[in-house]
Amino acid sequence: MSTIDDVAKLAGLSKSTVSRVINSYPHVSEAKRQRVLAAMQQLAYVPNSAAQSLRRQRTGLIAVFVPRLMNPFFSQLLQSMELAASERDYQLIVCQTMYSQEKELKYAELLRRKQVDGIVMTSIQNEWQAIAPYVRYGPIVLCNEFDDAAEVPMIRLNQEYGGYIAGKHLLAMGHTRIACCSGGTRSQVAFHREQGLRKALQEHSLFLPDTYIFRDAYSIEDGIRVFAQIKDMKIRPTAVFSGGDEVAAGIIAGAKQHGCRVPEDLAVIGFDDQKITVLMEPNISTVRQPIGLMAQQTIALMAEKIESRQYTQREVYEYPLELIVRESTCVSVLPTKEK
Amino acid sequence: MSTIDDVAKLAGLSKSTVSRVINSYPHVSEAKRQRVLAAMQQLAYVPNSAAQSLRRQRTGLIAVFVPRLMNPFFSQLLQSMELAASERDYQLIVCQTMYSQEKELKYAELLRRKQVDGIVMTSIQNEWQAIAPYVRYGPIVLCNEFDDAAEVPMIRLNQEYGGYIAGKHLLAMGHTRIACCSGGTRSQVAFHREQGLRKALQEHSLFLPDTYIFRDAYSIEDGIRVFAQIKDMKIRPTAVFSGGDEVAAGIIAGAKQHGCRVPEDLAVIGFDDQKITVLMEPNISTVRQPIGLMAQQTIALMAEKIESRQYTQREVYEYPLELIVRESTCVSVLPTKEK
DNA sequence: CTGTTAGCGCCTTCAG
DNA sequence: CTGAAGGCGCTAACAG
Repeated sequence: MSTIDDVAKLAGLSKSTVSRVINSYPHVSEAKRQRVLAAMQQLAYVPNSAAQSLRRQRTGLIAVFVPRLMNPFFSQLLQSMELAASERDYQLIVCQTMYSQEKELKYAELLRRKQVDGIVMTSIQNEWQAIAPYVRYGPIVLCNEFDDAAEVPMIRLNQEYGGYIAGKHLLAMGHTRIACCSGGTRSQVAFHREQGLRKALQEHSLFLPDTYIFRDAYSIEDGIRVFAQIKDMKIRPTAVFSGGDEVAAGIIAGAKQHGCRVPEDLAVIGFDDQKITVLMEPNISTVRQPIGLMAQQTIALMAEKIESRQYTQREVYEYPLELIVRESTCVSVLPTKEK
Repeated sequence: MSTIDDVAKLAGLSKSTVSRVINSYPHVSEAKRQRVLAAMQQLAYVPNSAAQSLRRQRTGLIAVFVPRLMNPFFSQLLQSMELAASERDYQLIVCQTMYSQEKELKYAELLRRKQVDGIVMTSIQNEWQAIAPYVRYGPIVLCNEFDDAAEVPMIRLNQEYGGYIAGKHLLAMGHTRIACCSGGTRSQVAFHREQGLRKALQEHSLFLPDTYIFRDAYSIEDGIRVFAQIKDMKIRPTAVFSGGDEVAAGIIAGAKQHGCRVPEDLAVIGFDDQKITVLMEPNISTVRQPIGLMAQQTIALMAEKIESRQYTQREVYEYPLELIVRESTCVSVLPTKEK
């Protein structure tokens, strides 16, 4: 492995000049620039990145926290972030918290050790109080998940509005017994969606009974489990709002297995507008999130924070949400409702 | 940010002793060890990782090349690798090649710059000849994709066998006109699967006509496109072997849109055993790959190669593949076949 | 425009 | 068992 010294020696110049060429500084005579370039070429030289990191006090790495990649929402988010990061010559380190507080804190150490220049959190497992101390070591940008106590920049969606339009849609379809099913209990995203749904219900003088609330639902399997619970209820809901298309798909799969028709016997609406929504029978109504846009903005914002070194201020950027109506909520004749 | 010097000063000891404590060397008296530990605690000291990397000549980072994350096969592979890496205190850098040769080569530079200790390639875009020069800079381990010219360790599956058992199954169901649909043309994985299918056909004195071969099929949309092409054929195949469940799902979705029944009019078999196989109607028959196992072994192998510094030898590890028969290929009565 | 010098923070011989 | 010293490879003042 050749070093900057080898290049300098071969070119008959000093390290500084070579360094200036590497970093394309202005004041280098064209002749010497060429000599350096030739030497670099000849030695197949590339700067050692650990040395650069140590010297510059920045690594060009960003850690991205996700709960787990198999959730398509997060893999899509990460895919888009990686694309945006790659354009700016940042590399992304994947950190799966697996919904664990310990793992999240362990990964947060990356920032303290200066292994990464910043952290993007797409989900939050700990109380903000536990995360807050890390902001002094570098920028933390929130994307998707958020926290009222967080004094950091965040990119988010109006989840309450999302829950609200989904709820209004179900109500417009004539439903009065609507269930709600969401991810983690600590998640503000889930909480706000639920609030939105409640608000919609309230406008119709309805409410969300505790028995109609299902938590910790993330996957297809969870959806199947949720349906099994619904099935056994004396008074079943006629519609379910689910905080994820996978869960919605699971509910539908469960329903079909038990001869329960969707949407006639049970309407289901998801969230995210994943591919699966149009493959299922019936197609799944959902709320579309601008994932690519959020991801791009997050990386742009992070790059700016890293470069400006100003990042301890709360800034909120919001993007629009869109209701997508498909078959899983649309039936002309609603099932008879016995009280 | 406190440094090792600050700790040494506060503890009234030398940097070397502190360093020995950090790296848990044996010969340090318990008393001094405690003093160092106390000082570290008090200063909330953590070693700077850039400095460690520069000194130790290793970063604890592994780059993982995938084509794109939205393909669930690769996000699942990455999820499992991240879990395995995290156990060993390695971090993973995501590198999406987006099927581009240029991006792949650009990411390969990470190894030359010593930004990562090794590279795991789950897909290969360039000729091996273009990748080979990089092995002198650090270990490259192949996982899933492979190349006959590659003198490196690799974890792979017997893709030919996979194509073979899928083909045999379709033949056993009475099909004689079988189409094949796969990803990239440079992919050995795709090539071997096709060979396996051809071998199965040959055993029945059948063959695979060029018109029944569809390349560059990766996604649901590609599957829909493939069906559109099949639909317009004078002599349609009665079965399709697809090198991915997403593509299979797309074919089925396309078929259903056009009133073509699966499996009666067209049998479809996928590959991977993704979640989607059991959500579709009909359920999709497929070939299951031991993704988690492959991922774990890959990281274990990579860690070993990094630590032993021996990695320029060809080693092949193979894992078993399993046929999963579901509804998309099973019908008692096959459609009448007109010649 | 170019070279000299001094570290970035850590690990690791080498003496003691 | 402990400390001193050198250097990993690079950048950034500071002179000239």
